[in-house]
Amino acid sequence: MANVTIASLAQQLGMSKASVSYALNGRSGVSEETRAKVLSLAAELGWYPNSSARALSQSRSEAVGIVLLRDPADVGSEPFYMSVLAGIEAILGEREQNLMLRIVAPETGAERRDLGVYRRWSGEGRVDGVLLFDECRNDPRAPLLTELALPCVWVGGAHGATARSAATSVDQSGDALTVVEALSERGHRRIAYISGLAQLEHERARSSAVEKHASSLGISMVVVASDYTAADGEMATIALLAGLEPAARDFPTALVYGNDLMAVGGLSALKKLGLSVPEQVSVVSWDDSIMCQFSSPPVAALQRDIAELGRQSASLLLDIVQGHEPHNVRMQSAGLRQRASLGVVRRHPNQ
Amino acid sequence: MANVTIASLAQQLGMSKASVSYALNGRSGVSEETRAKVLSLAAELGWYPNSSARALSQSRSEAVGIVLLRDPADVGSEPFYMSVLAGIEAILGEREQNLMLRIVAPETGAERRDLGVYRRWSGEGRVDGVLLFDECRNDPRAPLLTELALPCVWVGGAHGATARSAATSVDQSGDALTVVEALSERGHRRIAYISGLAQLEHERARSSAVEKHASSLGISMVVVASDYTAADGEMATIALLAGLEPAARDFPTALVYGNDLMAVGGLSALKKLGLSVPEQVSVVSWDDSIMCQFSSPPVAALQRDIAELGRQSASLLLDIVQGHEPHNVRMQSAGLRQRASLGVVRRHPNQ
DNA sequence: CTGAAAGCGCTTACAG
DNA sequence: CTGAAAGCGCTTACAG
Repeated sequence: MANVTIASLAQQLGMSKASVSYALNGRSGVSEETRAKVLSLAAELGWYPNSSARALSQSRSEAVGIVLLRDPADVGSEPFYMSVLAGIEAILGEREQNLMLRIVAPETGAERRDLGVYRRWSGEGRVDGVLLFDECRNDPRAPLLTELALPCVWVGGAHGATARSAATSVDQSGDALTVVEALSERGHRRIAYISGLAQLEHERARSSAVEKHASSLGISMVVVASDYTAADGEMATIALLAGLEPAARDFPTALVYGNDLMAVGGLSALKKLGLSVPEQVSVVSWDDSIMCQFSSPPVAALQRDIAELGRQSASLLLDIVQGHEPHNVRMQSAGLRQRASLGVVRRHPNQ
Repeated sequence: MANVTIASLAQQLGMSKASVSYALNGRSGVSEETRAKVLSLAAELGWYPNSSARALSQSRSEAVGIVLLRDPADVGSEPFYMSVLAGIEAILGEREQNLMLRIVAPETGAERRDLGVYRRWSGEGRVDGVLLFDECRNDPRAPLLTELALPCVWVGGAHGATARSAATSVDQSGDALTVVEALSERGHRRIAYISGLAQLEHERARSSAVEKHASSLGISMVVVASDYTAADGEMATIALLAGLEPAARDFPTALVYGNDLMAVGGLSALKKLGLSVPEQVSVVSWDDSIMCQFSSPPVAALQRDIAELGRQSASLLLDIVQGHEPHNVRMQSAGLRQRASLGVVRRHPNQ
């Protein structure tokens, strides 16, 4: 009736708890014969190590944490998070680690509400490390996690490795080049980048990378800040193009969106503005997803391997937790998935 | 340097550990003066209860678990899961409980791989209860969780309450009626329901509810099984309509899809078949999401409150964990969000 | 190769 | 109202 524990196994086998523990953990100190007996009884009785007891004596929780600072109403519509979680989970599952997830709404104005969660998790010893998303300029999490000495990995971040932290950095420049070259080859000479939240490090990196490659290819560009939602992507697009004549020199013939949601919002805006895609405007998304595939027209997108980003990040974090020297990991740059939204510019007579 | 514990607080205050513990946990047995002193020092030193120690002595992990049995490659594209997780998290956060998440790919053929996770979590004492998704016919989790005596809630399930389990049941019949009436009012007399995975309990309930209401309103219907993916929703639609003449009597003038992904897949199929929406075929989705809003045309959908389903489920589970009598909770039926995909049937001369 | 013992940080009867 | 003690289930030096 009572739960099966190491003590109960030891008693039934007439041995000490220590020997049973050694046998169960595959450590030296017991004969192979003894070990086999222990393992067989444990399997028979369905023994599992009590995770709290083990965590208490080892100061290891065997769990890593993720705090998503995102409006719960929005988070459902962003394929990115679930995809990266799936990748993370694949590694954690393999290595018998667990994922602790928290979703908190961003406080309007006040201090970020996620910070308290890291503090608490660390204080409670509930996680061995955390995966960090959406690194921003002067991110308050960086000093906090250093103070807490909690291992962490900046997923897709630009942060340098420290004693207990590292980053999986995405090749923003390579990705930007892929996009800009594709546009250049198709005759685009003026483009717009509709970015996600401007305070995010990776958006700054992308904007400047797009700018750099565009200018070196003789393409002029404009950057507009949006917020990764479809609704705002739509509004930003309308604001950008309102009042511009498609035939004008400064009319952007291609719109590059920071994610799939803004891209579909953009398509909707273009429809309302009576602009045809790709005949008058081409559209490219930085993230691919089902939305890009099934929108009309389907949207060309960078084929970033989001699940792989999750896998690499989780793997890196577990290494740091286990005491390995932190080192940043660079993700490969992505190819472009061509779809109907990306077209060739027809030269205007006046050019 | 060392971590701040109850023992260290007691020492600094010159009191026993027991008194400190009572003070910290708001229990009787200490004077208010003592309590205030303890609390103030604890706050100053940043004390947090070690979760493992607390869990070990209380046999409570303060965490609930979710196992998603889903292909990791697909899970990112399903807004449903992230939305329900956000709702669940809102309650867990309020009540200082934690969420343990695992995503496992369905084994092809062999035993379901999620079962071992429940076994392990239970044996390790890692979670106090679990939330179950996608209840299917003769679900093997039901006997397993009873055997483990692990509290659980069937999210959107039809399962009856037992000693340690309950369900948040969705009013499938009410939802079906909403859809069917909307179609009936618009003159539809033959419809098709493209369902999700046929082995799921809630899909069986929906199909039969749609059938019941349709027949009582003099509408004939056909059910086609798909699998919740956009790709298969597209294929199923093509298979359903291939060879049918739009003017024929048995041509369904409305297609109802079991979720948003299949609905956008369906739109894509209709475009390929050269059928216009809503002039020739109306489309309705059982789940609403950004995809329905931004597809073209936008897709009418049931406005089910998925986050609320998550909130109710989490709340119910926590009640059961705390020893309350399990009782099923019925979710309200949803209204229909009218959008351009839902149109009126023009009577054919031959009818 | 094995056993007796201390310790991880908490909670909780039980005496005073 | 407070303190000394046992216990939750594990791990890990330390003796034998």
